[in-house]
Amino acid sequence: MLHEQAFFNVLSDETRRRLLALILREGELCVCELFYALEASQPKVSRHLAVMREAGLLSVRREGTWVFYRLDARLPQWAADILGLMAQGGARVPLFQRDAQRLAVMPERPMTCCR
Amino acid sequence: MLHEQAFFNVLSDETRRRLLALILREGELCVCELFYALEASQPKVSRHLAVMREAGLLSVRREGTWVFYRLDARLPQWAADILGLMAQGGARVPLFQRDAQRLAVMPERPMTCCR
DNA sequence: CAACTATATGCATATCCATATATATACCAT
DNA sequence: ATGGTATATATATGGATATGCATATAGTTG
Repeated sequence: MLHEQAFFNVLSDETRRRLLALILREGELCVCELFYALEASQPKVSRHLAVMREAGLLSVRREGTWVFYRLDARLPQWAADILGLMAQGGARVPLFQRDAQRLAVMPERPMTCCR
Repeated sequence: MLHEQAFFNVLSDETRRRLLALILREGELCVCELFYALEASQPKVSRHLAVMREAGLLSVRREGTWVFYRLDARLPQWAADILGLMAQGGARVPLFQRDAQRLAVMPERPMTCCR
């Protein structure tokens, strides 16, 4: 379940906003794709994902050694709407696009054949 | 002008969300009304208002000794939309209503005659 | 000028939080 | 079992920030 204080805490960090924007755009991504796209360290990304999972924003699916994150389907409408506005509005869109572009050129992405 | 990092920083604090919800509801409020409604100290509220003013969310109008705060008219649409969703969605609405109720019973509010 | 009110700010402190590094866990293959 | 890959976590640390208390500023009135 979503905790409102935790929800807005999540949005206050730029790394988490970048991760959310990517996941929103792609639907589902694994940790390796996320920290590759952001050019960040694996522990850093993993920790931020844990924060968002515990806050109720993300849900997890394990497939072999890979762990895939997506938006939690139980997210209230108002929260999902805020995430959409966050990802599409304002001056930070270029940064998000840069992340998406880097993800697009990532070699050996998992599951790319089946999606 | 609005700084995006500062914008989401603003939303991560519950006191600031309460202040924003009240201002959104009433249009314009002075500092004394705000810290009365929230039952918070005057320096605390003044500090938070300064943060929001410097972030580009609020604009200020002075009238005698009173200082009135309102939403900055230059706020981008996506930011205003997020504020609206924040103020109306979810489990924190009762808290906001409590603040509004307390404001409604405040004695000797400034300018109540002309609004 | 002085006194009063409303608001802002300086300072000290405590707490939270993001990050780096290192290490642990989980899963798969051989 | 061993080795390899993907992910999570433990610990330490520096930095940001919310808050209380005291004080300063700005405006009004006498």
